[in-house]
Amino acid sequence: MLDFIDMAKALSDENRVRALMMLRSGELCVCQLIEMLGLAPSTVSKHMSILRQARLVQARKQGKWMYYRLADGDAPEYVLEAVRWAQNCLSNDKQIVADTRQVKVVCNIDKEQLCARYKKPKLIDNKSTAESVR
Amino acid sequence: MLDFIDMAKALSDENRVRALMMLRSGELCVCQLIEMLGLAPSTVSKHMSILRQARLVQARKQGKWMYYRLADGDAPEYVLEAVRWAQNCLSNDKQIVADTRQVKVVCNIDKEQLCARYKKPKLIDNKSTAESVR
DNA sequence: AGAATACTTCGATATATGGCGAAGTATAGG
DNA sequence: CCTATACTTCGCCATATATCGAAGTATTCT
Repeated sequence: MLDFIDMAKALSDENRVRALMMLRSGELCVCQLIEMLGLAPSTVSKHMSILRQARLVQARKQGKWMYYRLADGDAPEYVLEAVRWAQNCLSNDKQIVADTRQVKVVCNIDKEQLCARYKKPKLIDNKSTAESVR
Repeated sequence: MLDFIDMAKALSDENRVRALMMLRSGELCVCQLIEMLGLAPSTVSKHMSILRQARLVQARKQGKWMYYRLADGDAPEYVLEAVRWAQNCLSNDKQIVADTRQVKVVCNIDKEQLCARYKKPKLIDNKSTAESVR
């Protein structure tokens, strides 16, 4: 019962559902999800840990980067059924369709650059900002 | 998207899930759900309205009684898929199995008597109430 | 080793949700 | 009609959740 409730809770937040559906295109690292969702890193991290706890996604750490992907074959059947349900339900959703397009764009941006976006005020390069602070 | 979120939220509370699964046996009126869940009438009513809003259940009023039943054929496919997911996931759950047994007992109790249980302090020992039930 | 990077965890806060009892609504029966 | 009944809606409270920024952790780079 708790497993089921955890899955349902994980699926009852729009940002988590968006993240889950983005992973249909393949695995994404946190900085890419941050860019897509426009949320704080800590918030995205929390969302992903909730999806992971519910077993809807799996994670893999490679160097500095943490990659998340959809639950695959070795996940319990009811987990896969949940993912299919979400997918059937949402594949034509306006937001999800837009995200699916945008995620391709984001995947073509260098990850270092993506990460830089949320480190400094917003965009972009250069040292002068960092020095003027101190 | 909102439809999906509403369904997922509706499914993310244990008492609502129990109510939903109880309806597999057939339609139930609110007083029967109150008896089964052990919650206040207003709480049960709220839960059922949330399930109804999510289209997971349908309602029918007959005289004083309000009957709830599972969404059936004329419901959207994704609603039916949600119900099937819950069912597949939970049909062997301890609580759900126990509820399924108990709901048969409660269905054999006269509805007027059931309603009387939550009107008066708790139960006035009327002979045929449910000495065997609990 | 030390600094930078890419997250994650912690702490705080605002909003949402589940619960109850009281008051409101609709229907049946006298 | 008037009362009793079977809910439902409202108002309140306690807890849970989404969010952020700050602090912590693990890994790479110099």
